[in-house]
Amino acid sequence: MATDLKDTLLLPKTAFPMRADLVKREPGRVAHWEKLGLYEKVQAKRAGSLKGAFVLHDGPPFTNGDVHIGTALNKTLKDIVNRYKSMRGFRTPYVPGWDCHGLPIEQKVSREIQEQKLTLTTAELRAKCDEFSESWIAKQKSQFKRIGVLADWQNEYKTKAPAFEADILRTFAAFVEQGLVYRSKKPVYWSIPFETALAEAEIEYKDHTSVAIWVKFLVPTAEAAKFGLPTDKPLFIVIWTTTPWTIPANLAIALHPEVEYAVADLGAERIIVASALLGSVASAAKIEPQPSVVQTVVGSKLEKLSARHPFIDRASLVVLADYVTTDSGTGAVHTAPGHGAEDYQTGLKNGLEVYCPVGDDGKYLDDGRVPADLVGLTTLETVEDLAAKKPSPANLGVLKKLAEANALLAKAKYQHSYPHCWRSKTPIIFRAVDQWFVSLDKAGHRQIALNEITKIAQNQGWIPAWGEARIRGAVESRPDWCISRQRSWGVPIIAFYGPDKQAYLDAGVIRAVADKIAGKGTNFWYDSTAAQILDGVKLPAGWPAATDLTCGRDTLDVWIDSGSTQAAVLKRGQGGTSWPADLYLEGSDQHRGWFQSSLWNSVIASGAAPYKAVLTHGFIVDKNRQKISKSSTYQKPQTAEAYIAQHGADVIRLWIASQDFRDDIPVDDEILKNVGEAYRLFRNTFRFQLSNLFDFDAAQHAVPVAQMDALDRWALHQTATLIAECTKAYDAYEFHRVYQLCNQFCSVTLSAVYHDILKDRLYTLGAAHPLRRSSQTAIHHIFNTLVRLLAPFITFTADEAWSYATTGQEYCDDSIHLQDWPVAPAEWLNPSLAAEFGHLLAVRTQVNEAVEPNRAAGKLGKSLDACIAVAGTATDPVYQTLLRYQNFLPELFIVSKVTLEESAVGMPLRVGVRTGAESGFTRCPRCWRWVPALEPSSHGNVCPRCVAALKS
RNA sequence: GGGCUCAUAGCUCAGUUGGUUAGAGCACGCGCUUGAUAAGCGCGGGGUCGAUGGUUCAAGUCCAUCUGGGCCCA
Repeated sequence: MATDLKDTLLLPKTAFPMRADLVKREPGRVAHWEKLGLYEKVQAKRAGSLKGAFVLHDGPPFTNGDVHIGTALNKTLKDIVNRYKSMRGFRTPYVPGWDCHGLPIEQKVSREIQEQKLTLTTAELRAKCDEFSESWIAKQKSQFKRIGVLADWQNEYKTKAPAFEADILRTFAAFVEQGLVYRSKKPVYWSIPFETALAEAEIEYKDHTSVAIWVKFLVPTAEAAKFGLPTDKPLFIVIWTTTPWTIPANLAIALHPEVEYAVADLGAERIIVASALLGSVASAAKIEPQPSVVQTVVGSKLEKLSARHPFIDRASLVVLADYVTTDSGTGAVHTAPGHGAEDYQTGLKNGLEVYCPVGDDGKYLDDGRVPADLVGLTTLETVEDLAAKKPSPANLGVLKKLAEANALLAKAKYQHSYPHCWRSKTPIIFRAVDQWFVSLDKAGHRQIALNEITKIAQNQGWIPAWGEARIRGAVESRPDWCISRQRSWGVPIIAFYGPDKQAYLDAGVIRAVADKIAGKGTNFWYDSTAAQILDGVKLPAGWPAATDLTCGRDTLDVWIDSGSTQAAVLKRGQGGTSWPADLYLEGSDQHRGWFQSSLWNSVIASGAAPYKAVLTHGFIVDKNRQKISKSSTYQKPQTAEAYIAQHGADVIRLWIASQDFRDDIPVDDEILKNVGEAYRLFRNTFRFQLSNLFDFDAAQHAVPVAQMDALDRWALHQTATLIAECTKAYDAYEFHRVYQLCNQFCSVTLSAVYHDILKDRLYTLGAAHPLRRSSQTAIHHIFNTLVRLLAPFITFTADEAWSYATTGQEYCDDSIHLQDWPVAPAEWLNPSLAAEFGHLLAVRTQVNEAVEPNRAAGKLGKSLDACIAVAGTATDPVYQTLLRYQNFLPELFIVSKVTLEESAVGMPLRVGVRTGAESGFTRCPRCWRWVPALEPSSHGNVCPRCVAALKS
């Protein structure tokens, strides 16, 4: 009998599975979308959009490994934006890119080659790098697709593609044309055995025993007098260094502006060192007793004092620098702008020459300035020297010169960590070599860039707003841009060298060569002679004959590559894009990186910023908000694949959406577990709705809003509000708000209230009962709203649910991602009804609270077993609302009966509970409500309402 | 060391121009249901709003300092 009755109910039915099985099922949908040409379909659908295009320009990931979870985060955010904008009606061309050139790839390939003991030409090495990069492009592409990224993979851009490389060179030509490119020296790490510049990553720090020396620099009497220093005895500033070989390149002595310096008396002479270090200097020089201090002076007072080099006839200028410390040494820092990064900066600031008297082979040059007895001595310490702890010939030579000049106050062995060449294992030297620079101020580009930053800010284009300060700081403080690298895997700088080693650079020539490279690729540069390269190119006046030229071997800084994407992709309208982009979206490290390089390139070449808005996200951290690399608990690989394999792409995407990504983004099992719960909530919500629409055809059964039941109209009002709030949040890129809003909507508005109340109607009324059809209409609308609101996040599940909703099948051609953003008809909004429901739901909470003790006491189980009496005062608006909705209250509270009683003025609303049995009622075996009496039906005795339902 | 930035329940997030006992979802605990069932419902516990000091009749909200994270520099 009971099962028989159950069969008369309209219980939910759907093929949409409760279990997501994302890991297993998602790849099928990726393949389905691919087969469908979903990206192209989406583009075609918006082709003639009145709203126009929304161009999100993709920052290219580096192609040297699996997609990291952080990269997946970035790409997913972009995908969410694109899918949202597309549903809003924008055409959203999305051309993905790959950053291919650069040291990490070259280094990895070089190491492999070295392990295999191969010797390759530059062109061969470059071919291997190309292959390496290409293999990762293929892998990353499938990994991006796996996480649901929809993109124009047919039109992807690669910075290593010949056409792209040609555009990089054309950008470079624009720099040259404007006269911004100049040649100057800059210190680099230098491997003497390989006669090559090294990158930070090619350096290994090892213990090294150096010779530390304390060197006296004479302060001429006239200078002493000028700076108010005592003149009655010879006076010296004492510096300290662990690289004696750099003394011939000394041009300055740096003091800290705020540190106090002492003029100390040694008897026959006086020295100047930081007061705090006088004791340690004296003990190093074995001076006893402690020298007396004649005078003290703060560093800033000695600026521009002109001391003398100990053995070369020239000045060594006192300059000021904040990095000077009194931790060790003398507080007076030997400064050789050609041999140190800080020295170089200080040199630039003070107009010093970037002087480097050391050649490619590590030997002192005969430049007419290096003393004859030092010329030819090498700064190299061979592996054998290192084993014997023997200083380099250059170091020994300098020590001798200093001793002869009586300038060596003291010397000592000094053990410290020192950079070594990873291949030759010998200490590197820091050495200035010729580089190409771009002047950022010569033609006022810095000011233009800053103005563009301001303009973007005025349009609220920096998101979050503090991005403006970051990029402004980077642009303001950026020195002239050093664009040359002594590398192989990059775009060659199209410069030629004459027999006299003079460099020749010309915009027209670069463009002509770029045209050739567009067809032949940059290996052309490495495979050919200058004469071949310049064949047919008209050389500018004053150039030597092509046959007398050789090709430069420097490559362009990879930031020129990436900064050129806006020109190579957007300016060319690749894949339907356009310049400037509506949005750049990258991690906040790119304010100084890609956002800046793109801005400079674009400002120099086109006079304006390449983007209208720049959105940034933070970095992934662990549960303790520490960067993951620091985390000891996270040893598992941080690849997107690993995460997807465990949770599925939709859960990972939902996690990304759930986080306020402007800040750091924590990830750990608990967080993902929570997101998994939310995912299930969304999925079950879809499933409940779908399953209760099994016999509903909107075209046939939909009820006009005006005729809908109050509860359903309330639900539509809530839905309209949800649309408005979610849309606002999406527009502000605050996806986590959408997540929270939808989460609460599903769990509270729907699950705990609306859906729970609806079950009785949907299951027990006749199929075509107006109330049931009213509710189904609402559910239909709500589903269609919710599935769209969530489609950008859980792309797979939304498409799946949509497919079941529209076709009853797992897959369909008219994907959710081809649908429009939901718009709530004006009639959905019903604030007065919402206010009334505010009252009703507050009482509902009170009812629940009152029912609970009865449940605990075992008097009843489900709320339907209860009959409720509510007592309120006639003047109470809440009570008045109850009166208006009296007939609806049992349904709303999910109880069997509600009686209203008027109580005395001033009394709070009270709720009384009795069980159905206590009320003398009988339980209907079909709908489980307690009613005064049952009536006979085809299926035995049931309540009158069920009798009617069974007849229908 | 410098620039920018973040800090509210176990987790993810709300908290309008400073104004009643700081909210939500999840998680947790205790029940109910078995007609969304590897589901659903109800009730409940839980926060000195990073710390300290200040402004104010009133501070999570304003100011200062500090602590601890993050990104970028040095």
